[in-house]
Amino acid sequence: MKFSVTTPIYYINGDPHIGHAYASVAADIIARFKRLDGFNVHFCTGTDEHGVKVARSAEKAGLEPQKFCDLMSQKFRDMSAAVNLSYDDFIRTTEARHIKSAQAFWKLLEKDVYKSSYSGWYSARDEEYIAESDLVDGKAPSGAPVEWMEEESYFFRLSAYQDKLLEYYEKNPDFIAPVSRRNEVISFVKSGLKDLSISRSKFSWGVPVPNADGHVMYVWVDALANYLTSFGFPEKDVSEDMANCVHIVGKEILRFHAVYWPAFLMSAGISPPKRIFAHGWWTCDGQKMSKSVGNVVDPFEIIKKYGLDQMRFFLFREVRFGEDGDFSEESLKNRVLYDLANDLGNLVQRVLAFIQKRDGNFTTNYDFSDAEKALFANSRNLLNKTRPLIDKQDLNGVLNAIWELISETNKFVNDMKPWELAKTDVTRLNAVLTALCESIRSVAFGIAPFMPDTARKVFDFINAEGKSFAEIEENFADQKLPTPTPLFPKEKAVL
RNA sequence: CGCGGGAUGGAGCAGCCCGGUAGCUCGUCAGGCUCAUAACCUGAAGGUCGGAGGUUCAAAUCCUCCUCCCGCAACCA
Repeated sequence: MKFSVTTPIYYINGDPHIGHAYASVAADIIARFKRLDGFNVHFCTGTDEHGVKVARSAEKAGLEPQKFCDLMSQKFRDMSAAVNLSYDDFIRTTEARHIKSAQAFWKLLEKDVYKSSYSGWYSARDEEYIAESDLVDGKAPSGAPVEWMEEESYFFRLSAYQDKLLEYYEKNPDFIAPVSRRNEVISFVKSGLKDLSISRSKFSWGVPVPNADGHVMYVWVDALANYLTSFGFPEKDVSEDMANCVHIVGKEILRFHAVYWPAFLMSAGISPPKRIFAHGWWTCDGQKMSKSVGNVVDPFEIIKKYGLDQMRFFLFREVRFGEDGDFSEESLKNRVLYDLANDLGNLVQRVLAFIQKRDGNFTTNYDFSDAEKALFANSRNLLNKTRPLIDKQDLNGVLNAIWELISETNKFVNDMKPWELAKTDVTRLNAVLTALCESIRSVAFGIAPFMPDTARKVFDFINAEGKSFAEIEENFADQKLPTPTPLFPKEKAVL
């Protein structure tokens, strides 16, 4: 079964921050889960490199645009590596394969494209049009003067897709998530769609419009087409890939993905994506992240200070995916200390160190009493609970389900008192330890998409492959287990 | 009258659609256990569910009005 997931392609106007890492890790978690679940996964990410803002930034930096892009794109590639993304493709919109793809895509839209002129209030200093509603005392928000300008432009007949889009949303209630965002989009489309200007002639840093000298594509036509490029368009028929594709996007770019994109695709005769999920934003210590305030969270620093898996975990444990959240080192520390070190780390340690202390030989006994049966059933059932949650992108819900099992397992240890059974009833003890290892294995598979490195350690502790969810159905064999070491040593966690 | 979401113990949230002992995580306090990373388990304190009115035997939950907060309101990559 095919499945694909995408991050947005990041606009390289600034350095990567925690918001980029967030979207990337979300997509990575979903990709890893699906791979473990036996799907043939395509996971792509990349950078968006055209547009006047990039051209201007390059100029400011005193670099040729392409040189500037190479430099900035590399930073995002570095971030992808730093957060351990298992991407299959990293796409840059300045690559030849993409320019070819974007131009081929443009040609498929041509029946809905016409030439006209675009007019509006233009701020020469900002080099951009300012919407009437954004004018402040007749000036741009930056304070720059504006003048009424008119330029020749190609338009996409978006207005013709209003009803088709509404009908599509209606027939595919899961197309846009979360529901509150879906309602916003529907409300927006219902308010009426105007045709969209999709070419620019005031600057040249973009994909040239085929057969139209002096015009480059509006960056969103160019940027959205990246998904097609990654699937091998135009050489390959990409409809099946698109139909099984989930786009993870930030709420600020939802409209482009939920309105323009499906309209373009309908026009081009390509299937719209399976789903578009809009994630929320992080504030920092209750404040909006901004360069001027100086509270932009740098993922590289967080990883260095607290660890990669710790950060990946925190982002999805702390807040329900889709809502806004607040990032603070305080809450990160608490999550690492309580959820990871105390609950998860200590559980693994107390069970496996116990086995180790008794010579390390793990003798299974699947002849369970009711207590072990209950834990065993819940362990093997974890995947059945998390699978539908992943398909809803409820990553926080997945972690909640895993931590319910961890909590139940810790309680089970307290109740069964294996240290007493060791003296009184070794047969029973083996059944208890077998149930415990079953639970630990399920937990390891549960956290694997979120914390791949940590999961690997746990798999090694219990001699598990950890390659496929199918392994969960196999009974353990009697074996010698290696010596475990604490997963999240406290000295590190507390700092 | 532009559309929509929210206001629940110290903090962050669930419950509201389909009215009937207000639940979860963290924090606080007390107890248990000793396998484990001073970890784990149990219990308690703490809320008249933004305000006012209404419907009802009964409202956090339904209706009306008010106050406050937050999204969206198109070319923003």
